[in-house]
Amino acid sequence: MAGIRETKKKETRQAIMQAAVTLFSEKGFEKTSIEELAKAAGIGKGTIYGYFQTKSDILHAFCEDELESLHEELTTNADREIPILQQMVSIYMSEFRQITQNREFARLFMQQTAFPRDVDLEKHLANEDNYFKLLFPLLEKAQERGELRRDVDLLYITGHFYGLYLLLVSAWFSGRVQTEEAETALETLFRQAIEGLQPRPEHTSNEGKAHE
Amino acid sequence: MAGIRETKKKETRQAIMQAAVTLFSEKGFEKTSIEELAKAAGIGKGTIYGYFQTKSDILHAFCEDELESLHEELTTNADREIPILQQMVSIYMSEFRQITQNREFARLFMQQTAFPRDVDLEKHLANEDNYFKLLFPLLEKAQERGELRRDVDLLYITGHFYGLYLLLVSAWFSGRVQTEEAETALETLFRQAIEGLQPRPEHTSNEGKAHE
DNA sequence: AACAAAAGATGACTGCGGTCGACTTTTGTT
DNA sequence: AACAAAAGTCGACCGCAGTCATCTTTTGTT
Repeated sequence: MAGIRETKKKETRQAIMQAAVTLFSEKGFEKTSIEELAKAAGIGKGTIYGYFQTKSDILHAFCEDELESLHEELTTNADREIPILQQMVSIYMSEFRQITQNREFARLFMQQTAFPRDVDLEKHLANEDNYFKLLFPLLEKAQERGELRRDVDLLYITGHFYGLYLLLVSAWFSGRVQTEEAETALETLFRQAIEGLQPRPEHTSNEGKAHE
Repeated sequence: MAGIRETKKKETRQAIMQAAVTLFSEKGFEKTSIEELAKAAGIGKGTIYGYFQTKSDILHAFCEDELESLHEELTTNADREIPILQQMVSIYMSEFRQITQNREFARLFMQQTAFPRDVDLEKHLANEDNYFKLLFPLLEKAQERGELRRDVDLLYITGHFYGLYLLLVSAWFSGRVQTEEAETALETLFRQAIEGLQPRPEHTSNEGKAHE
C-alpha cells in the first residue's frame, strides 16, 4: 500500500527543488537552464513540467516551503503576552531575514507574492488565509489588552503591518535600508503606525523624553 | 541644426512605444513578439534594443511616462490647504486609477517598481527622488498646520503612505479590493495611519458613533 | 498471471527574447 | 567636396523555456 507512485512523486519533487536551489544559488536563476537542472535532478527535462508550471514556480515553491516551516516555528514559540509591537516586529523580521538571504530569490518571490499572476490567485489566497490564521489571534489578544483599537477590522490591522513590511522590503531592494538597519526601521515604522502620524495630545508621560 | 539624428531617435522611440502599447493591449504582453512589434513600428528587430534593454522595459518606460505627466498635473492642480488625508488619497488614487487601467501592465510595472532589478536601481532611485520632491512640500505644510507629527522623518511619513498604497494595489490584484471600493479602502487606511492603531484617549467627540 | 487503462517520463521540437557582426547613415573636420 | 569616425540599423543566429507525441511504468481488474 506504500503507493510506489506517490512516494516517487514526492521524492522527485524534492529532488527537483533540491537541485534547483543548489544551482540557482551557485549560478543564479537566469543562468541556470531547465535542462541543466533536470540533469542535476537525474530526470528528463519534460518531467519537471509535471511538477511545476514554470521555472520560477520552482523557486517560489521552495520559498513558500521555507516560510511555512518558519511560520510553524513562530506559532509555537510566540510569546503572546509581550506588546503587540514586539510580536509583529519579531514575526516580520523572521520573514525578512529568511527571504533576504538570497537577493535574487527574494526579488522573484516578492514580485510573485505581492502582485501574483491570475493563474496563481487561488493558491495565493489560500496562503494569505493561513497567514491570517497566524496573526489574527495575536491581534485579537492585543485588542483585548487594549493595545489596539477594536473599531478597526483585523484585516485592516494586518494590512497596516503587511503594508509596512512590503515597504521595508522594497526599501531594502532600493538600498535605502541596509540589512542591519532593517529591524530598527521596521520597529520605528510599526510604532509610528500604532501611535499614529498625527501629533498625540500629550499623555506621553512614560517615555524616555523629558516629561515637559 | 535640427540634429537629424536626435529627431529621428525620438520619433523611433515613440513609434516603438506606440506600437508596443497597442499590441500589448490587443494581444497581451506575452503573446506579442518583439519581431512583430518591430514590424509594427516599421523597424528591424535589433533596432529596438538600441532603445530599450528588454521587452518589459518598453512597457515600464510607457508606464513611467504616463505617471510622470500625471504627476505634473497633480503638482499644478493640488490644493495644498485641504487636509493632508484628502491630498494623499487624491494623489495615490490618481496613480491607482492610472495604473489599474490595464491589469497586465499594472502587474509588470508594480513588480519592477516595488522590487527593481539591480540594473535599474539608479533610474529607480532618481524616480523615487522625484516623487519625494512632489510629496515633501505637502507633508511639510501639513506638519506646520499641526496635522502631522514633526518628530517623524518625512521619509518615514512618505513610507507609511506608500506602504499602504502598495498594500492596496496588492489587495486589488488578489481580488480582496474591488476597483470601486479602492478609494474608500485607501481613505480608511490612510485615516487609520494618521490616527494610529492604538485606542485614542477619548477626544473622538465629533465622529458618527454615539458618544458613549 | 495477464492485460488494459491510467499515470508518468522523455527528449526532439517550436517559438521567442536577446546578441552580434556586417552594413548604412550622419556628423564634423579638412 | 571628400572622407573617416561615430552612431544607428538590421536580420541571421543562439540559447533556452516550455510543449507534445511517444514510450515506459504502475495500478486495478479479471
